Amino acid sequence: MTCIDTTGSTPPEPGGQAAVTLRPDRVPARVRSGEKLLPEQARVHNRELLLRMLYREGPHSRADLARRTGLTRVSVSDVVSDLLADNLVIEVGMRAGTRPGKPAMMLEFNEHAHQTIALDLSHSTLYRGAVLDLGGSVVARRQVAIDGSTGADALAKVVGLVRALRDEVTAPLLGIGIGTPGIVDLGGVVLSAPNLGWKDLNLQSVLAGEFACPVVVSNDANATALAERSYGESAADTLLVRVGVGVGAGLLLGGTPILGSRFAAGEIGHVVVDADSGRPCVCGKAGCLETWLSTRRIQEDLSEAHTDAERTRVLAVAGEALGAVLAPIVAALNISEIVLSGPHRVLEGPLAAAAMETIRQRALTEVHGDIVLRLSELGDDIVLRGATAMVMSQQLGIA
Amino acid sequence: MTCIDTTGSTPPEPGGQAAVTLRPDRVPARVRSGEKLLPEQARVHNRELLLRMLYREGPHSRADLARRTGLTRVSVSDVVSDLLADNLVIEVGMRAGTRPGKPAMMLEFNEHAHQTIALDLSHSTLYRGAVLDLGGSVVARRQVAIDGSTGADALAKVVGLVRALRDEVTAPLLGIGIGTPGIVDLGGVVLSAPNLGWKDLNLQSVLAGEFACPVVVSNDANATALAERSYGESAADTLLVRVGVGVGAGLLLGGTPILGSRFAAGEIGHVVVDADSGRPCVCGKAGCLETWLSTRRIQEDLSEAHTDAERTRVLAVAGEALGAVLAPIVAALNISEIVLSGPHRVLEGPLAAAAMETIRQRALTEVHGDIVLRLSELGDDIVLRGATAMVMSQQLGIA
DNA sequence: CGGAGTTTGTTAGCACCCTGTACTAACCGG
DNA sequence: CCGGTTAGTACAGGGTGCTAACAAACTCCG
Repeated sequence: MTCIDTTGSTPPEPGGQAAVTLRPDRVPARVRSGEKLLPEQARVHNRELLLRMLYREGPHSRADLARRTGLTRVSVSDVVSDLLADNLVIEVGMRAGTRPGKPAMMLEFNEHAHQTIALDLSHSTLYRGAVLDLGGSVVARRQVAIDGSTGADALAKVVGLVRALRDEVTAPLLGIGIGTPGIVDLGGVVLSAPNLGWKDLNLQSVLAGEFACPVVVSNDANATALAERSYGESAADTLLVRVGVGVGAGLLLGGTPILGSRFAAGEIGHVVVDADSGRPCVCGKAGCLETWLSTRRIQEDLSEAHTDAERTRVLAVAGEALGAVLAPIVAALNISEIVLSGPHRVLEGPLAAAAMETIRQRALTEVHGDIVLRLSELGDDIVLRGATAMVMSQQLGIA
Repeated sequence: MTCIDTTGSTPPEPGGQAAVTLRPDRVPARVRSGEKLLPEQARVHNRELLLRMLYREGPHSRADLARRTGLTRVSVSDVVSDLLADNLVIEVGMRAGTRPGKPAMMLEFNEHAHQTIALDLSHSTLYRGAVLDLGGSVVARRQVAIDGSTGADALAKVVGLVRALRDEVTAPLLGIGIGTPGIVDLGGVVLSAPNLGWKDLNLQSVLAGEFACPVVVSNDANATALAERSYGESAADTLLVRVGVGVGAGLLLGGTPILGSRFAAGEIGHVVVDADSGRPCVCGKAGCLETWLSTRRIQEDLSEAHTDAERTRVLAVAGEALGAVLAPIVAALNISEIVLSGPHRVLEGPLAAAAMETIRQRALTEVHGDIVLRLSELGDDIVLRGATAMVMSQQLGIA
């Protein structure tokens, strides 16, 4: 296996079954305010612009790309020749149909030429992992039972899972992406993940050292939001709410994940909905959102309900709690789309309806425009696909 | 008077008392995702980077700038010579103190060489305007009574106010900035401003046509947030709440204003705090935040209170309402700083304390870190200074 | 007092990137 | 077969920042 590093910092190791490497003189940085910008980075930007266009909008010819971007055909040809050399793009034959002029050679994003290793650490009983191609299709799966392990044991299982997946990789590896519960900073340090028993663990550094690959670590809700954006139908301004062991949100504004000043953005599980509700929370407060909306509490509440009407009421109350927390957020950010991710059987129907209705009653005015609240359609692999999108975003500037 | 346009689109008119113009071959665009990036724009980026450093952090030598930015001294010298030619930067003598080596020539952002015209349309009885230099100091003031005018009349008064201020300009004019209540899109179109009787009014275009100057229009709360960032002590992630006729918020994430999918971000005045409170709102709902927190309602409530304890209670209840709305927002965005802008006598003390305490109880967890809630110290000119900051941000890439 | 060391800022030459112009290639239609 | 059209490719040129080298001006120390 050969690790691909577009940053040029990690020389690829020889001996893999797929020895193609990206050109090593790649500049890593996205354009960041507060840093100098060299013409060199303009090249990277334009390269990513073309690649993104091909990835998002399907095949284009060089001339199409030139027209869409405003770059000249000369420049586009030059950049495309790089992309072809890196095998990120392939020529897929002449444009169909008949027109005057020389027929155009169509270019397509090459989903299959590179792969990622993706991990989902957000489940309560097992760590899931997979090898995916750049189209988000799963090539191979592995998983490992958690069995109550935490801290160093949990880390060892994660490393083992990656090691097992590495043997399944059949194309140049673009990188390793991990979606984990907890607070993760920009450098891939897990500042706090109680479930896993991690605190200030530099997961990025550990795995990058172990596997000599680009590694991207992010919160599972943020990964999920990115997956919805890349593989779902999400708008650029989207709030994704993930219901599982706890409740977390991933926020995309203008297509960019919002992390917050202490990387704790989206941690809405312990926002108090009703302090007088008499619903104690593990955090010590009472009436937190999670006391209505974690899957465990919902199951408990449902098991105590005996009629359909009671069960519907349980779900509606949970939806109202969610809506009460989301309403101010939706108004403040003028969000246009909310996506719920979690067990469909619980979320769909009364819960989603009550949440939407509560938001409508408490937040919406004509100036905010319409809002869509829907359930994610991406299924169980959503975090894995989000982790792939994270790697693609960092390494290729797309997704 | 000569209008300065760094975009090069508006040729400066001759005959003013200050004929200095910026070089006309300036490229306007900030680096935008989705658009091509030319080396030319890299130059603009680096130019803005240096200017921002001088503006924000005071005098530096060319060598200082080179060290801080990572650019070479050669490149810095080249860019600085442009800035000197544009009179945006001045040499202010050798560095004080004695060190080995050739003494450094210190460079300073030239606050006085350009001016802006700023308007504040957020008051209920008059439109305020001023000429400010780039340091945010007021050079001249004008104001005009609204006298119930709306729609075209209001627009005529605004135009007249700018015209009067134009005669007070004593340095090259960088642009016109306007902070207005209502919903304003990125192109300076006032989509909706009920107080002013405006709907889909392209204020930017009207004024740009009338005065042949760069014009920037924004919501008053956003302008206020930008003023706090530029002239106050705000962190990069700040939520500013403006209490006046209504309640609005301006949100800065990473120093960038957040506008929302329909440009209605920050419109939190009509978020329902308690639908069962029996406090009807002009919007038709009941229990909106504004029913506790607009200055008029607070004054009414205070006038009905007869003891100090009752008055304190009125303010505390208003603060609790604000805290209840802000808590989910603070948690979701992991905001580190909240600034209140409005009448100090009302906001300080019990109201601010109750708001902070409510946020603490309802939202804060250890992962969110500390939060600061404070009152703005910028006084009545805050919107005017924010409008100046808007112009500087658009024209010079700073603030 | 003078030379070594240090820091600043500039000049000269070079590599990179995009552009404009001009060219070839390949198709359509009459 | 020839004009018109579109796609893609050379080639020179201007803008940008870099490296290397240098001049200027200061401190320190023998």
